Amino acid sequence: MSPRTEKQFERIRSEKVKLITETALRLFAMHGYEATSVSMIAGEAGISKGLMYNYFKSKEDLLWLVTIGGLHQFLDLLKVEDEQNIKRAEIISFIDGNIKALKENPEYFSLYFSLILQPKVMELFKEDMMPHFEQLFVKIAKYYTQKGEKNPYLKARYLMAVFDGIGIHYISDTENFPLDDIRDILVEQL
Amino acid sequence: MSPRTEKQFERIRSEKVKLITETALRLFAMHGYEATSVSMIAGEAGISKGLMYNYFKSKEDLLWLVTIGGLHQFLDLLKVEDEQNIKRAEIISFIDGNIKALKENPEYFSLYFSLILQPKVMELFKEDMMPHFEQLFVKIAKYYTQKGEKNPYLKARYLMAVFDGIGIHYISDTENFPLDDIRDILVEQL
Amino acid sequence: MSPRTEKQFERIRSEKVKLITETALRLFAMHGYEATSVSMIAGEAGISKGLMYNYFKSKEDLLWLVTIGGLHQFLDLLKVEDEQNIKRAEIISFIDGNIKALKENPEYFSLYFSLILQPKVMELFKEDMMPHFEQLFVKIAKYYTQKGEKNPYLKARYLMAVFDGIGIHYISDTENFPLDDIRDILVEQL
Amino acid sequence: MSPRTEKQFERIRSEKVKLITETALRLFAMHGYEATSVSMIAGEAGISKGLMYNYFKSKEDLLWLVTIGGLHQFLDLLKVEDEQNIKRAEIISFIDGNIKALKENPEYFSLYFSLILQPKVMELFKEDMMPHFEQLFVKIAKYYTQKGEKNPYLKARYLMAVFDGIGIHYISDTENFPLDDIRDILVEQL
DNA sequence: AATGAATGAGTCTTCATTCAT
DNA sequence: AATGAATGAAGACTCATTCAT
Repeated sequence: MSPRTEKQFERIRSEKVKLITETALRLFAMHGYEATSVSMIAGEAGISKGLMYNYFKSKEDLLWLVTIGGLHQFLDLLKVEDEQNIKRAEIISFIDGNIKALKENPEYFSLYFSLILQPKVMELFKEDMMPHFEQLFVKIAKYYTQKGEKNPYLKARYLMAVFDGIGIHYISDTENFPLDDIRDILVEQL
Repeated sequence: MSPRTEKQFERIRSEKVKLITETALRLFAMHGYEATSVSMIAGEAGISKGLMYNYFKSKEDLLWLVTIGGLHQFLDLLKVEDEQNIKRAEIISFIDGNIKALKENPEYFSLYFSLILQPKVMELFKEDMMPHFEQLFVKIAKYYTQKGEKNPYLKARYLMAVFDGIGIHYISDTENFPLDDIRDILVEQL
Repeated sequence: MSPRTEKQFERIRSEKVKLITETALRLFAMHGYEATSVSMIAGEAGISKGLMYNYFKSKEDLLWLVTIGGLHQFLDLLKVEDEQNIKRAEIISFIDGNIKALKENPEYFSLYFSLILQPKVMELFKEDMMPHFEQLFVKIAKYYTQKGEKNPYLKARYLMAVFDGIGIHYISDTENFPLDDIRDILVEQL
Repeated sequence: MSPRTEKQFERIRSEKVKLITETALRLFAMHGYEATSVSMIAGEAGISKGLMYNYFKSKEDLLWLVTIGGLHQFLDLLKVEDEQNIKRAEIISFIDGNIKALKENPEYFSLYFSLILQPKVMELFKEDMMPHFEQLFVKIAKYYTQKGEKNPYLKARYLMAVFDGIGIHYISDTENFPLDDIRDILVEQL
């Protein structure tokens, strides 16, 4: 019998990685990183504990992949055509993109928020995340500047804080939170 | 040596409880609940591990006391004289009270936020906390109603979300966050 | 009831340390360091695995104590009164001291020899041990120099090698090895 | 492609076995038996983990082959023409043969010595090795007898112990150990 | 009220070995 | 002959909790 082909192995691997990261994300979000054991993830994913380490070199590595790996897809929703002339529509599109992401991946955001608040965990991630946030912040501030806002940096900070506040409340009470209406209030302020 | 009076015992107890809960809060906030061991708390508080269990029946019990116990002091900042006529100054005073609390106890809020975001933990605490939040929410909504706001409940939800957003950002970046200026933006919206 | 006194705790501790190190030495020597698990040591000593870590911060720490801790008592058997005039009797006394130690602690030497040959383990210890050996070597070389030996350093190296060879053979076949007679051959060469 | 002949298969097999045992020896000697994983050996040899088990039925089996298999080539260096008249040159040739082997295969000897010193391992190997050593010992004793030595068995034991001592010291400090000069001292004693 | 020795279940991780292909 | 995914047992270590004193 001939051995499995390269391609077969690759498919197995990518399917398993997906299975594991998705399971991990769900459990991390539900119980927190520390309270989620590797055994739990393995059990939930229906594989052996040992196999986990065929795909991730450590629990921390898995956390990194689940969080940072996932982060990038949300962070770059703010696309601007011309840095010198950031349009209102672009900011709105960024907001709506995020709201859509929030609706589609509440678990991810739940994890993200709970992690951001554990200082020791944050240490690990700060380095990776900060530049993205920085960039985002600068663009929004620039928008307010162009709009003639008196204190653009302050407004930008406020907007981002509000954003996270909304995220948290939506996550904490998904069924009742009037996300779309709140979104309108937010947009009015731009 | 005369035997200590009932009262002296009581004082020793309450002082120790205070010492322990304060130490625990600090460490929980710094390292997270799971990553903080009972030994660490005992060591930091300068007492023995065994003695801890004289005051708290379990680590979880301690967490409960630290969080819920602490919560009450912040939740009742919104004092209104006449429910039928809530004044703007009262809401502002509530906001300022919270901002003051945030500045004075960033650790507490850090712990509080990180807990509130873990669904499993939330389940445990929801029952206790919800009534307080409910009450708060109702009062603010009433204020907006009196003000003739078109959608008072929405505005109340928005305000509370913004509040938490600000809290999180302040905690995450205490040194740079312009808390007082942001407070002014918030007040303008009332 | 009053808590145990300082002294009582101290006695418990020192007895346990002795029990553990002696058990560990025996098992390390019998199976080698890597092949001896902490569970084995705990089981053999009749205590729980967890308790081991009350006394040693790691398995490696335990190894260190067992080996280096024990080493010092053997290394300093070569006492010389006057460095400028090392007497034959002093060297003989050193040899006899070592032979006595070998007879009384075959396990220790067994461990010592098996460790010295595991490069990765050795790395850990080289630093600590080398100075002692160096010192020993220098004294013996000096003795040969004073005796007018043509090549004192070579003779010193030879003597030390022979010494270890004898040690190994004695350990490997304790019952049959004619240690005392071999000792005489050695002494003749001085 | 014509099917490979029986002979070609045979050659592939024996080449692979050689590759694996040599790699294993190197790694066992470098890190110790326990600390060397089958994966490491496979990786270093450039073959898959699974294939290893095509050639060796277990890791222990591999160790056996590496040590005992390798031992035989060194043990029979003492060739004598006439048992009744063992010549000094023959003993010297044996010594030189061993010294040459030591220089060429320090790794092998390192592994060998570290194993021989673990009683549990020794038990396993004793049976196989003892006859060879016995034989060696008898010949050397006979030589000393013919030389008129008073205590030939003692001298033989001494010689063999010295031999191993030199081996160990050479292995432990290959760069600095004056092997050739020491060899001369040894020969003088014959 | 107070101590810290002691336990045992649980944590992350490694690894020899097996198996489907 | 060859691959590497998969397993399960074991390893070192941690920690909430109990207990004798």
